[in-house]
Amino acid sequence: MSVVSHEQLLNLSFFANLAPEFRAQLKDACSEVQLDTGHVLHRRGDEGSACFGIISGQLKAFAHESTGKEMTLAVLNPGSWFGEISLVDNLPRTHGTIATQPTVILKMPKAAFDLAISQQPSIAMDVSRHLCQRLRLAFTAVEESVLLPLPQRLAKKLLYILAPQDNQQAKIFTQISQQEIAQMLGVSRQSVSKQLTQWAKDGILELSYNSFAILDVVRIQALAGEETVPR
Amino acid sequence: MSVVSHEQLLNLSFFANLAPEFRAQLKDACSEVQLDTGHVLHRRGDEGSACFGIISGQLKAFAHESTGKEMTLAVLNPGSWFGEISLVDNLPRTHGTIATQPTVILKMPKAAFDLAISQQPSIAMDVSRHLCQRLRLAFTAVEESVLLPLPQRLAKKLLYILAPQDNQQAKIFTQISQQEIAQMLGVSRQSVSKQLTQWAKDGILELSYNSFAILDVVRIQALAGEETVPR
DNA sequence: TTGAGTCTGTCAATTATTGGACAGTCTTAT
DNA sequence: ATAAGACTGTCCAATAATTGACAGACTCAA
Repeated sequence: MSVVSHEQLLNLSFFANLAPEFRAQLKDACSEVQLDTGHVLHRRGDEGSACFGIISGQLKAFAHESTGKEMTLAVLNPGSWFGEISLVDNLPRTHGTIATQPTVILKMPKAAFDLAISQQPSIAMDVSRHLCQRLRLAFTAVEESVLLPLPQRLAKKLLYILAPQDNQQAKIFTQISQQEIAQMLGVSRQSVSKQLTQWAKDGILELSYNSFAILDVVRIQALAGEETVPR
Repeated sequence: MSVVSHEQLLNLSFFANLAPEFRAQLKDACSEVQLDTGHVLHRRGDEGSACFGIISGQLKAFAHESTGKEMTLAVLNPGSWFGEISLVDNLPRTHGTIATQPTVILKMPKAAFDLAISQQPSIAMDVSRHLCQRLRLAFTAVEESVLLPLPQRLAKKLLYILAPQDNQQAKIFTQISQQEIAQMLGVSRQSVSKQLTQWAKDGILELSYNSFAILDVVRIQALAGEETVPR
């Protein structure tokens, strides 16, 4: 799912069940926006005047700390919608988002979002379901960060990073830096490097510049342990 | 807010805007349930067949780990509703809940919840707002646990624990064990004890058996630092 | 092709946190 | 009144994780 059309996007997540007569109108209210790598779409605390669907490219949601430490909350790929929380509760953005590649998004203004829901109130239930999915992920993150040791969290994250891959190749490579992985977990790069190279020595992983591959999925799954919050 | 009536409860959170003609019916579908201290209302993974509002007493939401480590996700007081996530997405319970005191709850069966929403679909939007509130709290928890050092998280938690107090007494006492605080943060009891006694020596807190009081709110606020996710 | 910038592996020193242990204090139920 | 159980402060040894540093490998653009 490397590029998604406007139509596909509007069929995903909260507007999957929108009636056709409202859909055209909604589509017209949306506009395409191009983002260069490194472009900050919005920051924590900004007013939320729209939500966004990703057509191509990638963004990540991040949080700063006063100390300068930064954390990556989520990596957002084509087909996902985000930014709807502020539209629902009219409060400021919870996170910043930044394009990690040249990216094209579909921007849905708050007015269009609100109109669609008032036209077909059943959509609000789909929004709720979407929010529940987020909540379960957030709960997982809270517990894992607190209850699980780093190696286990790291194993889970590697599996998570590779999960969105559509085709199971013999070897599943992914382009990502160890720095990036460390920021997702909120730990130091060195800690990640140490564990990954250990696993590489054990023959579980293969590491190279800016990428890794899992050689022994079963062993990584064992290291990751079971699910925490049910999904 | 130590005891809440059925009527008050149904006026809170997601059903605040429910039309009177549906309200009576909803109320009739609910039933009161008494829980002894230590009673487990449900566990993670259970099917979710109802949601609950607290009339009096207290429950806490918890998560286990295979290692035996346990974490307290939230403390639920009279007036709050919980357990609605499984009703919205039809997936298993995300957490267990247990009564920490003799407690009375109002049980709303899934059928009644679903009926109310189908009768007045605009309620779904109120559910969404409720879920957003949860999400913001969950985001805060994720970030704080990862980005902030223990003393700062502890300071925040102390303020949070005392926040629900209605009246600002000269001294605000709260009944809670250090073990309990430790489990909320996911750290060891000893670490909490060490920091608290240090603050007590500094004249910021007053500690006694099973309770604490903040003597110098301003200093604790300074130690806690700023907000993370906007609310 | 060269240089700037990024990514990786590694090390040592330091700090934070855990977990076990234990004595003393407090509470509650019998 | 007493015993059982819970809570607290403290100490110590062991472990985990951070920070700073640096050299070598890799990439990309000028």
